[in-house]
Amino acid sequence: MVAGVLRLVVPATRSMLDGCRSCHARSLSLCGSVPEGRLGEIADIVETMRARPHQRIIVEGDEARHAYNIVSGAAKLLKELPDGRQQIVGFLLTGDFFGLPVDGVHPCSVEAIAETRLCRFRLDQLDVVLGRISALAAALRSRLAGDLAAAQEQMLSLGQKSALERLAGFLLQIGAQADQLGLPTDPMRLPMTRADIADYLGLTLETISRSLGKLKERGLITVLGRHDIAFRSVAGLTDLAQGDEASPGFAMEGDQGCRSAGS
Amino acid sequence: MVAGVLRLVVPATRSMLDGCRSCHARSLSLCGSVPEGRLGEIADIVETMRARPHQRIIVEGDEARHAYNIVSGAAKLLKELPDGRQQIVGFLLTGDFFGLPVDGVHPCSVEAIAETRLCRFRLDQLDVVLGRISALAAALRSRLAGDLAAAQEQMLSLGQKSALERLAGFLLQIGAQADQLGLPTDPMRLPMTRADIADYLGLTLETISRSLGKLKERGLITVLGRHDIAFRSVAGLTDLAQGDEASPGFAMEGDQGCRSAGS
DNA sequence: CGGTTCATTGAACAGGCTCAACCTCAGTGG
DNA sequence: CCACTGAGGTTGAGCCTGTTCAATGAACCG
Repeated sequence: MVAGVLRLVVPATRSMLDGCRSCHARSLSLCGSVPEGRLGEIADIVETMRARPHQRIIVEGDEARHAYNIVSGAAKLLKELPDGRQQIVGFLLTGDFFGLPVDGVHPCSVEAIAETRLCRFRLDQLDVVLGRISALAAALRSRLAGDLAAAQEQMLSLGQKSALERLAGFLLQIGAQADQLGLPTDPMRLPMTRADIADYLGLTLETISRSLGKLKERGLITVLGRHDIAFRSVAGLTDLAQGDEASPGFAMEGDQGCRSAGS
Repeated sequence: MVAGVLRLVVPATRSMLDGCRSCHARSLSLCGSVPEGRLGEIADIVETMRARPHQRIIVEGDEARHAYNIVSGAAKLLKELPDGRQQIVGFLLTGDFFGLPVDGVHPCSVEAIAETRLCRFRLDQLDVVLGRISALAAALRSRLAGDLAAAQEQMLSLGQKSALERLAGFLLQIGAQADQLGLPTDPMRLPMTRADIADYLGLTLETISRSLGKLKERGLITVLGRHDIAFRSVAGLTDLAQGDEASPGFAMEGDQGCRSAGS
């Protein structure tokens, strides 16, 4: 389980930066916000690397030397308790940025859940670069604000919602991400296991399994395979996720349940 | 319950900026990180104002025009569900900054819980100022990273910890804040109600009350009054908060709670 | 004081957890 | 081609933590 040393591929090259620039995915990649003529200024603080599934890219509490941007693949952000309980605080996909330190230390661990390519930035010079390229600083700032808002949304789920509500919200969230990344959404793919979903939603994997069954019964989704799910009623899921349980009754025929479009 | 219009006091003045600078409290106030000679550059985007208890300073979903810094008082950050459930995602004290928009909109509401003085920044010019004063941008960045880490820590609590563990962690957190602000910590003051604590920890107020009783029984704290609590064993609380139930002192009794950890 | 808000305590209920058995499927090798 | 294997997933029964509902008590403010 302890991750080995990360496999470093190459120091910064022009093609690598291009690779980094190309991940415009969710909002925009950080490198993507650097003005054309100034890519040179960040070249010397960037490198690319790879991580295999289950490999730890960051260990909570370690002194922070790099921040990262995911070029392709997927990873999970997590925090652990000494007795083994763990909370996944976020899933990271193509284009996502992570690794900013707090008091010089990484506040949570990051573990790859698939073969992953990354772009990493030396932190000792990041502030200098950000001071020079204010567009990059602004992009990073708006990402941090977005991540914070996502974390707050997740707190609402964890603190107030039922298992079914949390799962419905989670599926919609994954669907929206897939959409933004241009991945298939008709049958969409969940790259993580039931246990990962459970650790993200603060539930057990048994509850995830049972809840997926309930969503299926209600006609809101179709479970195609372990990692493939299709939406049957996005409106129904949305209502459920927001607690508008109103009249979800397993949709008696005429009843469409989801009248109120919500807040 | 619906908040009235906020009472605006004065446009930016030199003394007000000084007031703002003086809140070095938690880490440092944002204005405090502006170099001496450049305060003038931010004067025209700053104003001070006040809010009364229960007054909404920000309503979730509203178009964002200002960000804020608390000069004195206290407020809560919260998110609501259409059926009335609410999650408090943070408490804001002297020196805290909030109100950065996500997609031009405020991602959560903010409500004063005491008489509060604020310093507010016009967002339409904030990016420009931040681009010019990189020290200010860096200070803001490190705050956002800190807030994000705090949110992740809270997710760990909400998703994995028991009521007692959450409450122990909460009390330590409040104690640490009081310490940083130079407020009394021997008997420390909780500015919020039981219901607020409950909404923050994802529990009910009855559970808070019962759990405080249990902490008292275990000899970890003393409850002096509604809003005043004294620590009797910080180490014991820390262990409890981290799930190191190990040697909680006497414990034995009927308490075996949840030994088995592993998922 | 009396009224209102906040807090404590009790009893019954329930959602999700625990423990355990069983199923499914992909990969492997005979 | 099929049996074996092991990780991941589903299903069931009983239990426990925290909720709900309700009554009582304590504090604050006119």
